[in-house]
Amino acid sequence: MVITFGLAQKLKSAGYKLTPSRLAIVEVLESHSEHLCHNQILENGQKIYPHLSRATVYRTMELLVELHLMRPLYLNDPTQRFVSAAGGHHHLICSNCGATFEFDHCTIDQLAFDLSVKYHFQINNHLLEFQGLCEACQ
Amino acid sequence: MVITFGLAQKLKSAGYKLTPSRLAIVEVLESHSEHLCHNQILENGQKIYPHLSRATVYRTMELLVELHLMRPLYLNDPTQRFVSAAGGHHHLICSNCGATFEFDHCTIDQLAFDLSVKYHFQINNHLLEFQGLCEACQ
DNA sequence: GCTCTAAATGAGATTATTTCTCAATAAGTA
DNA sequence: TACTTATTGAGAAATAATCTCATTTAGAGC
Repeated sequence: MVITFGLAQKLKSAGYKLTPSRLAIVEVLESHSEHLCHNQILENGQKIYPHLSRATVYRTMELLVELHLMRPLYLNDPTQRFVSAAGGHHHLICSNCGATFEFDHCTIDQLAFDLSVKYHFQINNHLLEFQGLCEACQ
Repeated sequence: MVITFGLAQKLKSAGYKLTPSRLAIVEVLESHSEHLCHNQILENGQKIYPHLSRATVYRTMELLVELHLMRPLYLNDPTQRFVSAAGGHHHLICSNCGATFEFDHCTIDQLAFDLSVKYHFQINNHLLEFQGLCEACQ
């Protein structure tokens, strides 16, 4: 049910305590494939651990971003959302209805390599978003 | 000096009035290649038109996004920024210092085409961000 | 150029979001 | 089990975003 990608272990091995708040947040992140915003993380986290506070959600997300475990992201509204920082992210975003599709086929590894050489930049992950119109909105 | 990409004309032909506020905002957007946030647009816009108000900046940016002339974007902090929606955007973002580099070499047109066929999605533009470490931070 | 009208504006109020503070709590170590 | 220090919750404070409404003005028509 929960597709863990090991955030808890990574927090722990980075020297952070595994508190109920953090475990609740991590469980929410790992059990939702959508791109969650702070509010959604708080609301879902409180289902697991009712005492969870907003401040802790902000603090924990800040921590996870700092550790490069999650990354912030905009979709079609001005709300900050989060996705796993592991691997690349690939979205098709409809400019009209805001629908977001993910695709896994991604062939930019060669480009990544070329850029890393050209700019002496160590590339760890990427975000590729195509914007346009989905079938329904065309 | 000003590399116009014709925002004013596009606003006009979409039926919107060309007010001093809007012209100031558009001039700021067209003369800065960086990714500006609301505050920066306001401050720079007030140098051109001192009466420019914050509300008008928010309203105008919302309008430009709605018309798909600009697009909102996150970089390394929680501030909403804007880039031209025309063409693709390509960034190398350093996870450590937040430095952002742009690159123009972009070879994902074939991928875009494949995806448009596979998902019946009409692709208008794209955003490609690589995250990692810049030379100085490695 | 002048008049008219609806769109647009500015200023500040309101609301929402994010960050901060600090006393209380509890995770993990010994 | 006790201790230490990181972490927390609750609300205050700060910041950001939105809304309201009286006033102004761009642009169309004359």
